[in-house]
Amino acid sequence: MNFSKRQIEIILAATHLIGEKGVQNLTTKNLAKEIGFSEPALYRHFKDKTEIISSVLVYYKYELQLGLKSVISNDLSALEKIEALVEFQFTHFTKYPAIIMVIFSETSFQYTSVLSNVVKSIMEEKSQGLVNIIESGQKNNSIRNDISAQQLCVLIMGSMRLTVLRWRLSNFSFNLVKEGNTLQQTLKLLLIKG
Amino acid sequence: MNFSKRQIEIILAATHLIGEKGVQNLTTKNLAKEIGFSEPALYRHFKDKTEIISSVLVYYKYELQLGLKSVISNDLSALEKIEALVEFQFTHFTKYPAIIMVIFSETSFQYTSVLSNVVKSIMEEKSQGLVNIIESGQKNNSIRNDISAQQLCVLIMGSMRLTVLRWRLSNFSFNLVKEGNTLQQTLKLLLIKG
DNA sequence: TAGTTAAGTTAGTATTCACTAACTTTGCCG
DNA sequence: CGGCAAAGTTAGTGAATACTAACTTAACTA
Repeated sequence: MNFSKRQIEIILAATHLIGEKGVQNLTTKNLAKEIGFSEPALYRHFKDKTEIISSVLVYYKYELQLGLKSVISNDLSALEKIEALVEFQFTHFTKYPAIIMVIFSETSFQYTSVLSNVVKSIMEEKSQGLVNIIESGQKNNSIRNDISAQQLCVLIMGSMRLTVLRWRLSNFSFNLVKEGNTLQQTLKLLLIKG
Repeated sequence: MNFSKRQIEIILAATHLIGEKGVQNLTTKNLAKEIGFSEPALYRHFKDKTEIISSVLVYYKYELQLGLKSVISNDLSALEKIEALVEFQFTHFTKYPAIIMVIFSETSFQYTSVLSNVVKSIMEEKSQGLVNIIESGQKNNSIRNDISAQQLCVLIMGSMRLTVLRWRLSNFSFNLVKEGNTLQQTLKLLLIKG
């Protein structure tokens, strides 16, 4: 939550390493080299490696929260909010591709409970926010009512995630923002009341 | 492709280990213990660990291919095929939950190119098959034409993946097949020509 | 100025990892 | 029966990993 300057430096370096070659690239040795000081110095700022990884997750949880809050202003309609949300995420990932590996590492943390709980809470918070937006759109009849907000949320988040994953696996070979715009058009057609 | 009896034993044991605690749980030590013989014996059947993992991937690639082929018979309509596909996947995962971690480990293999290529080809083949089904449905006007087959494919696969992931992260706490049926209803509503 | 503390250093440790060398057992085939 | 190859064993290796002990340095404060 309240990270020191040095802690944030370490978090950013860790993100960079994970983004480069996945979680298994985040070793204390690599991390120390990346920052430019010795391994033991890391332990002056974090208890252990698990605390480092969970800090990375928490850091981006708040980053994304802040970003989304500022993008989704209250004078927007539900559909516009969803549009803004998709747009923000995709430009954000394009700007900081290293974050993607952090976001997609949930399965890697499956059984170190401290970390998997952080991951779970990130996903839950995000989808709850989206569900709220959808529901408000359904109430004022701008979004279709024949499908539950929960299910529409699965469609939106699922297609976003898959698009980002494909971008990753293709080695960033296509324009994510452009692909995001196409997805936005698709989602709009799906969501509007026929 | 053509695995010996022992190789398949090893593949199944590896799957179990990955399913239990993720890819990082697949160590030669654990694998040997799981099968019941010594570590060096593994190397009588596989060149190295990478070959073991890639064999696991290839094995399930063909398993899924066979399963899907038998499920999607040719006298079905496009919508029925998609229905059968969703149904098959979700019951299959419920029966063999260990496979999920294998399927979701794509980011872990990102930078060991041999493995990431296998993963990529699995994803590509799958989505190409789905796109073909959708396109045939669009041709005979049973599936909406205002959204491209590619995009519809992203929606279907994305929402399926996300549903499975949530099931995983929730520690299998809900009924995946039931959730799959709900998703099927949703997809049907989305796909049919309004 | 003396004392304290935060933040860095070097050197090293125990553990785990994938993998190998060298030997033994087992089953088949002429 | 003899030979041989496939498939197992024990024992061990070097490399990497997360982390620690013990010491130094720099900055702040009483």
